[in-house]
Amino acid sequence: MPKNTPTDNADIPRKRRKGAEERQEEIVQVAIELAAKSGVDAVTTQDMANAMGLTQGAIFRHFPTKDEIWLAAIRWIRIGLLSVVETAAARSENPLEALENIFFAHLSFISRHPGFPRIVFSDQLLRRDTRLKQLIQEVITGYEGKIAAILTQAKATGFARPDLDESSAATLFIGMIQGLVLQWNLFGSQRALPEAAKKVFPIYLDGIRSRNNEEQV
Amino acid sequence: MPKNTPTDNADIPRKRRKGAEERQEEIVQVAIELAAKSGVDAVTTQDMANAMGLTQGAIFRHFPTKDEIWLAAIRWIRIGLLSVVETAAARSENPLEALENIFFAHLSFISRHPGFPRIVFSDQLLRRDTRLKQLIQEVITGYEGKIAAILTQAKATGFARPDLDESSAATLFIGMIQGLVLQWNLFGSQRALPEAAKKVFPIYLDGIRSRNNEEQV
DNA sequence: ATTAAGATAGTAATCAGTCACTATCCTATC
DNA sequence: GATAGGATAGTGACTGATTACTATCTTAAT
Repeated sequence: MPKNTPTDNADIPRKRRKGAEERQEEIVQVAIELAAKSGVDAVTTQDMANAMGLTQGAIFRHFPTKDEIWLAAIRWIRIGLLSVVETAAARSENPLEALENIFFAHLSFISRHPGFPRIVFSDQLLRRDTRLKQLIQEVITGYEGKIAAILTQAKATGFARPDLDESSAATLFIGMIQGLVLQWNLFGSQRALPEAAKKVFPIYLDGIRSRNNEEQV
Repeated sequence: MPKNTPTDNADIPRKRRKGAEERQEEIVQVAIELAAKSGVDAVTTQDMANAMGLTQGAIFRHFPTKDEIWLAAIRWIRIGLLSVVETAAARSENPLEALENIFFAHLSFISRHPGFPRIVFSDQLLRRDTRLKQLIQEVITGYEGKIAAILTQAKATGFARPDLDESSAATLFIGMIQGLVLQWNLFGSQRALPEAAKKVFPIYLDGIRSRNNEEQV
């Protein structure tokens, strides 16, 4: 591999200086992108610098620590995920439709940002900094709580089985996403994520749906 | 931290030498144990040596490469997993009961060897050596195939819905396990793995079960 | 006495983080 | 409007720690 100079990446303007805020945002984006390829721990600050035509030392003008970059990345992901979930829930007419919309919106978000599951579901970050672990816990429990709340609503309106354990059903919901992402990682992009998702979701739906009103979507 | 000498671990006999085969087995076991704590990449050969009262260099008398240790670990896990699945399937009277027995046997296997999901579901190993990726693919596709086969059987005998997509249902089955393991990792051991599993499985079961014979277990 | 397991002491590579300095941008002053 | 000068993004060379892996010597076990 040739030595990486700032001019290697033609798409990056030759020597444009950027404001601190803009650069921080850019570093976080690049970190998430790179994490998609080979996992969190494989991304070095040198990799990030190369990807944006900077020297490695410059990274540390914007972040005191590499872990701080991951913290910012998770915060960025959380905001994006929350917004995706909210808009998907908003355009739904009943709780089950909300679940379905959230599910596919979430997977679409993942396929646009493949680094997301690598970072949030990463074992590595969970064991490192306490703040990292705490933030990841927050993101997942928040998401799970949202799903569980919708399930409670579904129970109350008779769409879901009355004896359903919402928390367990939310765990299965997240597991369904993890399972699909695993398949996706294993077999490359040959199996499209949304295609596989379309066939898995009905099974989940039959697991939580009430048996009285089958004719409902 | 004091310098680690072979005599640090009191439970290890002071200077007993072991045969090569016995040591290889021990290294693999120690590697799996350590991977449970902090993920695959966090385990160094020095860690392994410390855990068994050896010097780091001694590891490389038994394995030419660290990746070779992970290969051996995955092979060991595969054998254990296959045996667990086989015996669980054997003592079952119908396909759905087989799925249930496999599910709980698998989770019990995981709680006995917490390193298993960390290694097999690890993103990191998937991107490293081609042989590692290939072996992991083999393990997962083999497992998924086994589940799918049982589901086909369940369809044929009328236990499962006739329109069920076995491959997708198998993906959801694996996802269910991943979801439970994630919860387990997030909240430590406060949430017992089997307890949570008992509440999630019925939901999955209702997703695949045929609606005609509800009275069947 | 032979042999193989282990000890000791390395090597080269890689990593996050530091630091003195430079290039570029912004703006107050003329 | 031109420009001097302060502020700061970025450079390049560095450090110390850690890593997988190796060469050579020691010693336990048969």
